[in-house]
Amino acid sequence: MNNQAKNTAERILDVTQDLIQRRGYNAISFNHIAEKVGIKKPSIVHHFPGKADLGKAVVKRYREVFSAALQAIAEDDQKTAMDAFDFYCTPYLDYGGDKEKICLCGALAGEFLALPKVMQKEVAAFFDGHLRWLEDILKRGLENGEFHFTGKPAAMAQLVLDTLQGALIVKRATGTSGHVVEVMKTLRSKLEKPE
Amino acid sequence: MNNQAKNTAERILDVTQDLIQRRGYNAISFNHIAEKVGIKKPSIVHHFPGKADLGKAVVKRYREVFSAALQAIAEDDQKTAMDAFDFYCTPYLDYGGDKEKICLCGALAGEFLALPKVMQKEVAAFFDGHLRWLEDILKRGLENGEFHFTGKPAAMAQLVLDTLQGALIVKRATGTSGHVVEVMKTLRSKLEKPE
DNA sequence: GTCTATACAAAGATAGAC
DNA sequence: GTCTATCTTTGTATAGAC
Repeated sequence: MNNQAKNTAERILDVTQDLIQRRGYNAISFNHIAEKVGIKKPSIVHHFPGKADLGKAVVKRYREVFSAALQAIAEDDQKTAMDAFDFYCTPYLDYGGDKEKICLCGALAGEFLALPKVMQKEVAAFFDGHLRWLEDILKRGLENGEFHFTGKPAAMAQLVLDTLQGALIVKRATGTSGHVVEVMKTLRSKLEKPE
Repeated sequence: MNNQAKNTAERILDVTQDLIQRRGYNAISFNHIAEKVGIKKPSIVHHFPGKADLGKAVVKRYREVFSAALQAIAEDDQKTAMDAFDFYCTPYLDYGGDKEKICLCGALAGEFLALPKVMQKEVAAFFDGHLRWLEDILKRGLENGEFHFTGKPAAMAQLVLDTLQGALIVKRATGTSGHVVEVMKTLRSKLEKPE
């Protein structure tokens, strides 16, 4: 399904998500969004009554798409814990290869207190869900002998999430291509080998 | 030296830095700053001709204060590599204990492309400098037997910086007290023990 | 569902009095 | 060095025609 085949509401969500990942929430406006979608300002308001509603809808969709994919791979018996871990890394690798983009929720977390409450809730739920999922995968890999790290799976889950989120914001600021791939290899080695 | 003893320019810098660490750059205005300093909007303009000038001055000061402290401990022969590492962690620990604050440059990196060019340069220089300093300390600790990690010091420096920056943005969004302390212990254990 | 027109507030910035 | 007053632009949001 290409972009033109989508309905207006979806195209607004796509453009808004892209703009937030590049510039943040408080730096963009209905005008920026409307121009990229190819409509006028009030048409956005017709689909989303306010900027906070639009922002919330963007994060909610992002969170749910992630959530469904993570749940699917966690429930797939064919997949190893390392398969799941590598799958988790793919979006970070994608954004890592883009000079301008970072994780949607990483961008929003940087201006967290300047976000509408409804958006704060979504962003918090995103991170909470990822931490729980990572903990589960790491615990499984530790128990079945795939992983060999010391310390609790919960602590390792924090390390993984924090590192990947941090890697994206640092790579964009420093303009270092390969920064995310590099740190991901380091991270992976801490999971595989015993200390 | 208390706040009232400082001159106006310094008080403006203090308030602006604090506001950026809480809310980001694009979400704050001369009015917010003026109100907290206890002056009026045009008085700020007298000291800093534009918002970009003020923003640049804030990051420059932050970067230079950090830089001087890091250089001092790196040149102190009495300090071990682990002393230096722990010293590096202290500001992150301080912000970690605050529900609202993150690193100034971490906040700005989240809205990097929506910053004035002069500010982007300062933020990039901050991260570049920290990566070089960390690599130097880690290399030294590895050579003198204090540290026992595998992989290049440069890769480990990335891991440290990314993790600490990510930990701050994640802890604020999730409201998890202890998140930063916890991940820092994990990080420390990866330096100390051989894999 | 999309548009033009408009209301209203807040932003950065300037001029000039004190 | 600080202020009042003002300018200009841009922001979110609304009303109502098509």
